Amino acid sequence: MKKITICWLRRDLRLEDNTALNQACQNGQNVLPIFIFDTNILDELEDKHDARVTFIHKQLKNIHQALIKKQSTLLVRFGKPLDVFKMLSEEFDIEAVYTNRDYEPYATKRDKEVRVLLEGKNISFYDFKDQVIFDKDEILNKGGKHYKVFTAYKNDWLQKFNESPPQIQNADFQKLYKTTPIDFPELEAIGFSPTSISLPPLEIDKEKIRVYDKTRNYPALDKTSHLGIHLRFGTISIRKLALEVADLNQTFLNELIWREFFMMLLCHNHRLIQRAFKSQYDKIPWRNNEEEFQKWCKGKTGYPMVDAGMRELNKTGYMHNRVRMIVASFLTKHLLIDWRWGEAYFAKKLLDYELASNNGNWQWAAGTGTDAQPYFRIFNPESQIKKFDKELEYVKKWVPEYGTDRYPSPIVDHKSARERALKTYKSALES
DNA sequence: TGAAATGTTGGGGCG
DNA sequence: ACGCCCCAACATTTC
Repeated sequence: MKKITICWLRRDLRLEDNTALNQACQNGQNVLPIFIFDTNILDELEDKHDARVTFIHKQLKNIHQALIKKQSTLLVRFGKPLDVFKMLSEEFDIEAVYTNRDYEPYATKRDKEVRVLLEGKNISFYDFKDQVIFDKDEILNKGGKHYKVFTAYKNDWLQKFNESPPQIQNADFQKLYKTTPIDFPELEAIGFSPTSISLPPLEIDKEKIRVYDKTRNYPALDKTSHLGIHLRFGTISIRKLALEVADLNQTFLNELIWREFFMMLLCHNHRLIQRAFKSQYDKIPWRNNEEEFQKWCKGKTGYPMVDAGMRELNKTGYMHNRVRMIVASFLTKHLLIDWRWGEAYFAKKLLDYELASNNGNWQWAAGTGTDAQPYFRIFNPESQIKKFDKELEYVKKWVPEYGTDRYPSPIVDHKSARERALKTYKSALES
């Protein structure tokens, strides 16, 4: 039996500039890329048409075909990773497993178990930084602690980025395991069906990024990058993206830094998934009215900007960033519903769902996060229209019945809801 | 990357 | 010419 080196793909679904693959090809022989449809994750998905699964499947197919052209293959398995690796270790003579680090709590635990299993069988397990430019301990303040304020973190990040820009590198594909193609499973074989939702193409539109700071706040223009899902599943290299945009638009680069800031915070403190960054905010007595929550989910609050956003999300798996802030402010402040409810709904619906960013941004909206700005930040859904959708273009696109008698009246009055939120936060924080 | 309330200033209309 | 009021525009404070 030939000795092989496995490169385990997870959230790095590309062959270009992939650190684990580069390392595997550099240090190993007969490199076989594999992907495991992890039933621990898939079983949690309610929707068997989940677009994210289609996205992954589609990308894997591309990778498989590219590998076939190199006389190799992608090996796709289905099951619990531990079981899969047990089986693989019997099927193959495995020298080592290379993979890129995934920082989420489930992934960390899974990888630890896989490592123990493999090392027990004398198989080395190597993991690499790939998903971020800087790992959690690479950007630290003068006291050697991790930053808790974005601006300070960003300045440090930028300085280090400019001092030693990341390198783009491709693997030596000659080292791939040469084989006839191994059958590639269809979506149905893993219990899913293709989505009808359209998936954003992978392209870096330089002109769009160059004017990002001027256009990004107008949802009708739809001038955000839609690259979130590609970052989520690693179909784009963060190094390549950051290098390309660095000179084009600082505001856009900042968004990438926010991503790493939230990942870094969560890495240092897994508690943030369930708890407010500022613990006194866990005292807020959320109203958590189930009926109002349902109206928010469905886009039937009677506030056109909120409803437009939620309907866009429900229909497309995407919501414009400006509108995400508005609906989040509305849920937490106007309705006084726990930010974790909103976070969970976004997690279910967003194609570009990313635990750290979702959590960080929801905490930002709820006022419980790292941001110094306190809870007073309450968006006025009406004036947000005046500022960012004056012609009602975005609103009308998603809420065509707006202005007719079929459109519901507001479920809460803005002025009194605002005052209620202020009062509730104030007394919770004083207690 | 908030909005409302309150304060300040200055120009114009008008007696 | 002057004081007064009104109000818009802007600045600051407060929630």
